[in-house]
Amino acid sequence: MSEDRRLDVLRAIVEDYVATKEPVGSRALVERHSLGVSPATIRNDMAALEEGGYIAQPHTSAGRVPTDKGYRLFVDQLSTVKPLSSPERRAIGTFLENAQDLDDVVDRAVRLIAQLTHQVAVVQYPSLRRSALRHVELVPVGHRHLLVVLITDTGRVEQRTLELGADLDETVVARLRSRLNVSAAGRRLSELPVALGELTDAFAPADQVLVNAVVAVLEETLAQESEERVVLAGTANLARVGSSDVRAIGPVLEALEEQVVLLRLLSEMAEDSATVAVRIGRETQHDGLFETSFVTTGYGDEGGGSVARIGSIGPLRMDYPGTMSAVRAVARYLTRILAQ
Amino acid sequence: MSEDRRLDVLRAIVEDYVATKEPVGSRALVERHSLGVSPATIRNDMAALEEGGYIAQPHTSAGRVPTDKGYRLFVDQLSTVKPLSSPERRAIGTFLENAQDLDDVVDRAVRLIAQLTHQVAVVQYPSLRRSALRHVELVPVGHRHLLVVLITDTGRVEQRTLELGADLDETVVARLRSRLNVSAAGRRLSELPVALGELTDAFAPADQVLVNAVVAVLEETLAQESEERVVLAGTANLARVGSSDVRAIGPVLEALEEQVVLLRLLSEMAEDSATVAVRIGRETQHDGLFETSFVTTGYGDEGGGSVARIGSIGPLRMDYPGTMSAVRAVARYLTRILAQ
DNA sequence: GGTAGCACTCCCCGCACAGGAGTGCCAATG
DNA sequence: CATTGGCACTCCTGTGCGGGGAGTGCTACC
Repeated sequence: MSEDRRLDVLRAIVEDYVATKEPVGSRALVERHSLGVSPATIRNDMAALEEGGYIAQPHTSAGRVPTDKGYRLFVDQLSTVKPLSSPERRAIGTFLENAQDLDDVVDRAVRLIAQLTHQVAVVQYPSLRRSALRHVELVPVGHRHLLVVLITDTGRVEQRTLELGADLDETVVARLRSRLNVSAAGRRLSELPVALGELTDAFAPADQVLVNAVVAVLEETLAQESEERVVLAGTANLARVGSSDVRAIGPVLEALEEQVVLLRLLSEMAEDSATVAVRIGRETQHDGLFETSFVTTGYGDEGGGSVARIGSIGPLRMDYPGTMSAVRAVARYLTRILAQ
Repeated sequence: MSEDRRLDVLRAIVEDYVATKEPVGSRALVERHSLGVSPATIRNDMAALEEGGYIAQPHTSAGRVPTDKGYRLFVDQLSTVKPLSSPERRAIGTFLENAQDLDDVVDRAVRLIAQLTHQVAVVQYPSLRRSALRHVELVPVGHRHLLVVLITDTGRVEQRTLELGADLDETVVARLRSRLNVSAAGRRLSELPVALGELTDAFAPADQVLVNAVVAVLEETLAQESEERVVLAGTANLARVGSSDVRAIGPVLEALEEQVVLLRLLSEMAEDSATVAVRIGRETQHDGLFETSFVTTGYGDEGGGSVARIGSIGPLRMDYPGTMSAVRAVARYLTRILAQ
């Protein structure tokens, strides 16, 4: 019993099952693939694969279906890259290039992935901590409130309102603003704390309350990993005809609305060594997503780690090669666009 | 045959159907409501109501179900306001008051509505055109790009990148910034064009290109009705067990992702005279939403029209009184919060 | 106008049954 | 020893049938 053929059989099962959405039997397999052996032989291989936990049967007299473990093996070793068609590549390029600002880029990217993969798309906004600061603006609001606006080199704009114990002094605010911009502009947000620490001394003791408050808000904003934002599109694809269990989409929608869940997954997947990371079924470690796979990759790498991630979420029974190459392609264009 | 009782019967049918999700028959009706007459009498009334198009039977020997027209009559004349429980009121207040900035307020509001109504919630960001300008900021980006940031009194921050034909002159930018803020601050965005028109003359002809470009961007941003943003929450509620047709949620999700559809509906409903506007089934004029009703109301009225709208989308067979009062309650708190 | 009675319609549910797909096992084969 | 054909077996799926029940419309009556 050749080991190679067994893997061929697994690959064939995954491909057929993804294509037909039906458990695949030994006869159908030899008909659709030129394996050069008889159904009986395939059955022996299947028994071995089932023994190994790579496939399973929904019920006794049914065909086989890949398990999480089977998909995992397929993704890691058996799938071949599926390049996008050249019209697709062109579409990605032109669609993204016409974007106006960061919001627009993100919006277009997420729609693009949803359309390419026919699944739910996720795009994470560029991380604050890994961006460089371009400008800080302080806007007085009434007498005792200050609006702090920060703008990053990825074009992200973040705002916070600050409530003060005392009335605002316009000239102090102006001085603080200019000093902030001198010492902060161009720095990575992670390096900021050092630069800001020295700032306080330059002000009169009476004004240090204000300065410290502003600095605190800045640092707090940048530290907040939870402040990461994700955008979704294509949730309607969950309800497409042919989805395994239409009833099962409720928990999935719930999980997707819980941004916490997505952010955890995204950050976990950032640790993966592979450029395109995949979480299959229960690997997501979330009850609502146990029949779901998640394909993500980073974008915006400027010689080092990436700035954030994009991805696509679909049924266990998804077109992994296609999804992976679509996600990777969009990430590449995105990286290029953000570098301007 | 009393006309009054016929309306009582319709009300009873709507209430029972909403509660049980099953077609309601004449016997069940007299048992659950003290109508003081026999089932046979009710049957006559039902025949009349069916004749009038207010109710229908799914099939010959089934109970009756309200039609769009029936729900409409119920909403307009038969429903009685259902006040929220006082714990609910308190929850709304405390939940909204703890919000940080505008994004946070909107996010909390939309989650709140989703939770109160167990349906899909929609919150529209404060309209740019109906807000007042608080501050304009110009941030040079590289040599030939200018980032224009505007901040409204509702706390909304909007940004645009401007590409210039010539290199930037810092001093001109600074002058333009201060003049813009002098002439623009505190004005309604709709009044701006006048104020901005005079601005150009104050600059040297060589600089007017820049000035005009910035003014153009501002006006364009404010004019763009399409720039309205809406936020959703609770889409998972669409898939709750008990939804009439789980298959029908696909089209609904599609419609919700098409922000255009939502924005059209919201702006149409802003014309309604009633404080809480309702669109029932086909009244939405959208194929995906024909089994869906939409309840909205404005918020942020500062002596005049409202700044934007919030609402809840659910099945035809929804608890209209409950939804209407929940939406209205959140709108009131929202208005109060925004007024700070 | 309201009511009781009654025949009628049609859905829904459980059940049995046939058809079919797929398997596992075994004995035979190169 | 891997491979193969044959065969009995399992179990899902679709279908037809019949009974029970809910609800209606109609008619005669108060």
